Amino acid sequence: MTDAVDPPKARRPNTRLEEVARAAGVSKSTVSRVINGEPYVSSKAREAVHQAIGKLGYSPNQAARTLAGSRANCIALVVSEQGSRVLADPFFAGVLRGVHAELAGKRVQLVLMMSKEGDEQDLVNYLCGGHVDGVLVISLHGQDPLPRTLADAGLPTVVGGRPLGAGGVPYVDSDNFNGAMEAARYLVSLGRKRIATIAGPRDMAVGMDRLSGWKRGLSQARLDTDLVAYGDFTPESGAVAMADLLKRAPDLDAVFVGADIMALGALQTLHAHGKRVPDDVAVVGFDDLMIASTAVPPLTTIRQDVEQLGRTMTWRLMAELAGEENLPPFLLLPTAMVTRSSA
Amino acid sequence: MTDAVDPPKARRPNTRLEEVARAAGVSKSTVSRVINGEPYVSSKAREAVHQAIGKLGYSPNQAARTLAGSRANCIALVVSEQGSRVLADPFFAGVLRGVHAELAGKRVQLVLMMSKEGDEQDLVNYLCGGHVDGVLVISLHGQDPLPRTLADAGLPTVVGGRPLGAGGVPYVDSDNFNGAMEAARYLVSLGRKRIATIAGPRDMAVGMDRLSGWKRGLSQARLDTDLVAYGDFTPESGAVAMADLLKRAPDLDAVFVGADIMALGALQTLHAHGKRVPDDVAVVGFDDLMIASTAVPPLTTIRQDVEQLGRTMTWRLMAELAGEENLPPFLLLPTAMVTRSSA
DNA sequence: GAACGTTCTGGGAGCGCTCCCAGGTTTTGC
DNA sequence: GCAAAACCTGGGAGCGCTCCCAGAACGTTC
Repeated sequence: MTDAVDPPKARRPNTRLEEVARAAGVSKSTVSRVINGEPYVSSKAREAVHQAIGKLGYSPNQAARTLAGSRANCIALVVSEQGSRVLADPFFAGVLRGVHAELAGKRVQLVLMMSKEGDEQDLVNYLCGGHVDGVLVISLHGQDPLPRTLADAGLPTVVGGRPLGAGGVPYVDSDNFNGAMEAARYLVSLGRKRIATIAGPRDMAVGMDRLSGWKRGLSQARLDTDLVAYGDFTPESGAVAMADLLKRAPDLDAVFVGADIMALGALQTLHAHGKRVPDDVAVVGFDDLMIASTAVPPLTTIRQDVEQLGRTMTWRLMAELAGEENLPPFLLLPTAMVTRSSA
Repeated sequence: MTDAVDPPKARRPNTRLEEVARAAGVSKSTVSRVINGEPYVSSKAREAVHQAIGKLGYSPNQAARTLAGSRANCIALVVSEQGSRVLADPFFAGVLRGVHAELAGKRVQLVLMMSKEGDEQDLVNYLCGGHVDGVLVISLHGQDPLPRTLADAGLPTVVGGRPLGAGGVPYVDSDNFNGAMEAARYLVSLGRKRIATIAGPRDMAVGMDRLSGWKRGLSQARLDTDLVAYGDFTPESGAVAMADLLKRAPDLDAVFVGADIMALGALQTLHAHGKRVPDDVAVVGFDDLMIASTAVPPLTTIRQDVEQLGRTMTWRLMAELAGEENLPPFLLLPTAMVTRSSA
């Protein structure tokens, strides 16, 4: 093998800031000021620089900016691997879209990282290594110490979804409690008397908050709150939980399912047991994923705006990076009831 | 407001390569060699450096590496905004998972970019600016010139899903044609005679390839291929298309829907028209999203492994970056039929 | 033992930017 | 009118690394 090819590299005839400066007839410093939108640049110089940039198709070298400056112009979105699987795709994709929407126009890149089993230390090293300015963390399970660790290391961090174990780290979440309470109240208002719930896993705040809301809604109406089953945000677990509830209380006439995905499974079980929805059993879900409207029957559910969640997390983080003070320690996003046919 | 707080910055007491060198009693060069796995380092020195790195919790500054070296250790995943909406979330999330899985262990970061209306030029500037070593592009509509532009600029690029307008740019795709043909043949084997299809948009290869496969499958059985309706990968469009087909051919006894998401809508329309599935009309989808198994009835469909798609794209790109030669210009991933209740 | 490899090592020039400093040119204040 | 402030500009050090170059230490060969 003669391997006579020379490596097809030949990158790098990239316009540099200096060339822009020359073309605009100003100094590097001035170009830098224009790029960074600093004051104290004459409009004439600014104009000349913009022209030169346009003509040369200049794009600043991020690596150099990061190295020289103090900012990386880059934030990380960290997803716990396990979580991304469990919380399922639509949630993640929605958040991502929101993050991106909020970042649009700002010259900030998004790097995606998934935390895996063994490499937490690597992850922390990397994140705290000045490669990113701030971190967005989603999909926390249990008492994940990651946000605390990052925050303690002085890295601005915002968590998506109330973290169970990271007191003090700012977070943004949907108002799961009130959303679930509204669902419960709605079922009560329909005249349902024997109302069950399928809750999410006990080690996730989202599951527990929705469970609490449901309980509050029922107890205010002086109804029993004993019909609780647990799932893990999969259709299968919803089906199993529903079967369990049906066995424990064949007379139940409504169920609030703490996630549309699980509601799908519950619907199948109800169907298999010959229960009509909503006539025999009313079903209310949570999330309002696309599948909610296409379920049979279309699912009445509590809508949470995951895209807004992503936006808000990003806004909160960027505000902190911009040095704003007295930012709220947490933010709760409103939910909305969407009435379809299942209840 | 006295604003007496001094900005809580105080980052940067980060271990630098030089400190590692001092701790290990070697030079910067040697440390660099160890980090980059170069030969010509005595095992003694290598050992000492590893120890020092471990003790100091050193993590190399990527910005500096990128600036000094020629590689950015970073690849971009570009999604056309529109596409991400249309092709819906599960596809994207699956690909992303695959990309990440393939990247695991390699010291390569993933940055995510969405191309928007006006900012294509910005995007191209940025990508060609040496900030990334290579690009993964997904969700192309029509004759998107982006891959061509990037490839012409000498940036290694791999497209996910056969691009319609970017001849010569390497791509990875599911074998949509054969998958669709298998679906058609299956319906034929069930004894169905009047088989329709709901295809994806005409400006996306994925839609056209599946349509072609369906046509081939039917014509081999000498059946008519006139019952074609088009949707846009939304449940609503599936519902509309199904209604249209039903009007044109009330006697149709099977339909191949070019995407599970549209199949959901088709199922609703069939139900509304009093058609039993699969007794009156057999339905086969494509994709095997989670919703396929939870549909009512559970959907028979052609499974494509989007995670594998992401992995393969990444593998192909990394291979190119590693200088491998004679890489295949495109790769087709097998699909698999999943038989459930709808056909 | 001189001449040549082969393996290992350190020094130091930049990569392209930001940001500090020093200095020049206006405007303002009294 | 003249000092002080406000505005604008350019020069240049240095961010933390890679990579080239020169050279040391060790063979191996004639």
